[in-house]
Amino acid sequence: MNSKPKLETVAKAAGVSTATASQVMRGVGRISEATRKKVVAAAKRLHYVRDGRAASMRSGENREIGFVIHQIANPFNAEVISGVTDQLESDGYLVSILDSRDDPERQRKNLEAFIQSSRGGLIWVPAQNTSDETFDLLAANGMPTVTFLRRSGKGRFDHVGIQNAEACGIATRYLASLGHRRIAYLGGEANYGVRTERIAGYKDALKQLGLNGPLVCESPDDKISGMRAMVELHKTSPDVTAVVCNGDMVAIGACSAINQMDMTPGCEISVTGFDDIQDAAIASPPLSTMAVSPYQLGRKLARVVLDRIQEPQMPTAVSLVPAELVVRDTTGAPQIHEWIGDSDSGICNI
Amino acid sequence: MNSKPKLETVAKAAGVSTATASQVMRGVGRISEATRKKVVAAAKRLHYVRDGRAASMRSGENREIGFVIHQIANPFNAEVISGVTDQLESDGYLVSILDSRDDPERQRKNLEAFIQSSRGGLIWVPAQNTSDETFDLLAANGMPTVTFLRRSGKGRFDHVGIQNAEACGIATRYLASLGHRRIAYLGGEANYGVRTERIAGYKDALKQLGLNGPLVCESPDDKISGMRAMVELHKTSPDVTAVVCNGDMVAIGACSAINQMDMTPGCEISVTGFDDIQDAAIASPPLSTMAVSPYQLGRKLARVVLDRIQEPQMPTAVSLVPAELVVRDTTGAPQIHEWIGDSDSGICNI
DNA sequence: GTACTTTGGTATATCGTTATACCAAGAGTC
DNA sequence: GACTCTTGGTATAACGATATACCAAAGTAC
Repeated sequence: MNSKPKLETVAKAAGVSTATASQVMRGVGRISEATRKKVVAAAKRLHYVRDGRAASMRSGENREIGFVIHQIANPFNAEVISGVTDQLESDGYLVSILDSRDDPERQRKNLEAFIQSSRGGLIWVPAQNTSDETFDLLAANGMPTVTFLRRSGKGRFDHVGIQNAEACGIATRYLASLGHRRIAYLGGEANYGVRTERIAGYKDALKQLGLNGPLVCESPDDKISGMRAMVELHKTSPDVTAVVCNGDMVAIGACSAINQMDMTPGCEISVTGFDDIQDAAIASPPLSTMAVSPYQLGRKLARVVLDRIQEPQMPTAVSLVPAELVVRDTTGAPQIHEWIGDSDSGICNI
Repeated sequence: MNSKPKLETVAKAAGVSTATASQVMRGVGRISEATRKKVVAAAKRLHYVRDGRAASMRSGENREIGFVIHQIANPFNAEVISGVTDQLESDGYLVSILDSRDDPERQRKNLEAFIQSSRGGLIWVPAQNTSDETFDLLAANGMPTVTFLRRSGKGRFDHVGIQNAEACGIATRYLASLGHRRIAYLGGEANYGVRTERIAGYKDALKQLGLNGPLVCESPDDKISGMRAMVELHKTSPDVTAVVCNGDMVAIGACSAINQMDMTPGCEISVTGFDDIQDAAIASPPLSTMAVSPYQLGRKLARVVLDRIQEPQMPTAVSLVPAELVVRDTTGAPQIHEWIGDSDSGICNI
């Protein structure tokens, strides 16, 4: 009653051989309608589910794809997961997720688990400070792998990512075009690959525009940290009128801080985010941000990993998708204090 | 170079039999230090990872636990996952997650996948409208299962949940004690088990208190829907001065709506949430809510599933953890319009 | 009637581990 | 010297499904 029924059980119940039962379950081979029905009925009655371990070991096929992500509790990532899942499900695959929490040690165990179970393929956001050895591990075990967001692994794997530098260049130039002259970069922690790329775009834009040297503040990518960092930034550099943020969460936090300091985002200080998570549009005020469609990104990821599974020998490819500026209410021309007279009035001049 | 090395490869490289290599890898049996080192070195050199499918098929052990959840992109659930993961990792297990998105069809595939791979155990938030047959499937395959949040399955499985009715009773009585006489329930969709329990607690409290009959509004459990629902509620029932919400997201949405209608949560209208997600404390104003510790809930879940794995024959158990009232700024005595004179002033009388 | 094809099905080796049983050689005991 | 014990290791049969090869019976061609 509570030990897994096996194919043999089903076959016996239906009065056929395991070979026949197997063929019926897989819908292959030449089987008469009569026996087919007998087997199907027996299987249903016994709640038979085939042992995928044995099946995949023998057939060499595994339709479960692994996704190792650095933070599952992140609306952007959640959307990506949705996209991946939808696309892969429509191709008959399944996506199981492990959360490395950006810890190389835990990540290592996660990846080993996927190798152990011989997952059909792997989508992976490498944790910060992932060792070369970890990449070697995947390569040596021939795992069809796509890295996501963070590029690494010496080109041995396919990669899907975002045009980070370009996007932050766009944001910076847009703020400058509104008249801002002192633009800071806020959020992210040192040595994070993605952030490094974004900051590079920001710096390049500043240089191109001939604006004052870069001003970069670190901060974990969450709301509370964003608030703290914004307060600190305003205290130490009150001349900053625009802030390019590393992510929407930080940006929303920064906006809260601006509100709490009795100013209005988009007036005294302009803020841009990155990602365009759902909360961005309904934040108060709604956040101007660099939008990437995480759902579409997810579908793209799925297609790349499927291609890799089907053609293991293809040369690896990198695709970087662009981000698009979405202007909402947190960006505007800088408020000229001298003209208004009362910088504490909270009145907006746009 | 890219086909998985197997135990045989390692054994040959080390000049021993597969049996010996296996014993070394598992750290069992009597092996001389010299051979042990040879084998370990060979394994490392070849990046050997054992095939868990074969191993678990033979040994009957699987240290990967499955978690089927109804919504992965939910801060509360994410915290639960953290708790589960931490606890299980410390016991040498791993948690892989599938997101059913509350779709019985997808859920069915998810569960079958876990049965197929013979996961060591299963934590499961049953989707709405899960068929009996799905429960039968798990039972028939002898999967060590713990249901979470939503109770079902005719007592065949262990269960961990929340004292929903009690919690909403507490919230309702608290609001009444502040002087509120017209208290509504907001959020959740019809036929959701959890919501039904919560509403029962709310209704019982109203009856006990002799207050006006229940007023219940449906709404999906997200911020935007919460905003809409609150606006609607205020339009149709302007006498409502307090709202017990089905979840924090809805509550935060409701507070936004109250703000937008030029009122202040905790003054004209009081609001309580449910869950105490991270955003609750930093919302503006900070949300009064019924707090459960999702992280602790996760650890509890993990312990229950471990116990079930170790003692498959134990009678099943149900544990319901209490929720605790956390008073922040969205609850207060009802504003008496007549006394203040100007109900549009936005001035709070507490 | 012989040769060939089609139909419907079965026997069995195999996937990569691990559990069990077994064994050879040296060490200790009396 | 005959005996047990210990040490360090190996051979081999499982685990449950599937791919391959094979086969008997019936049909079909000429």
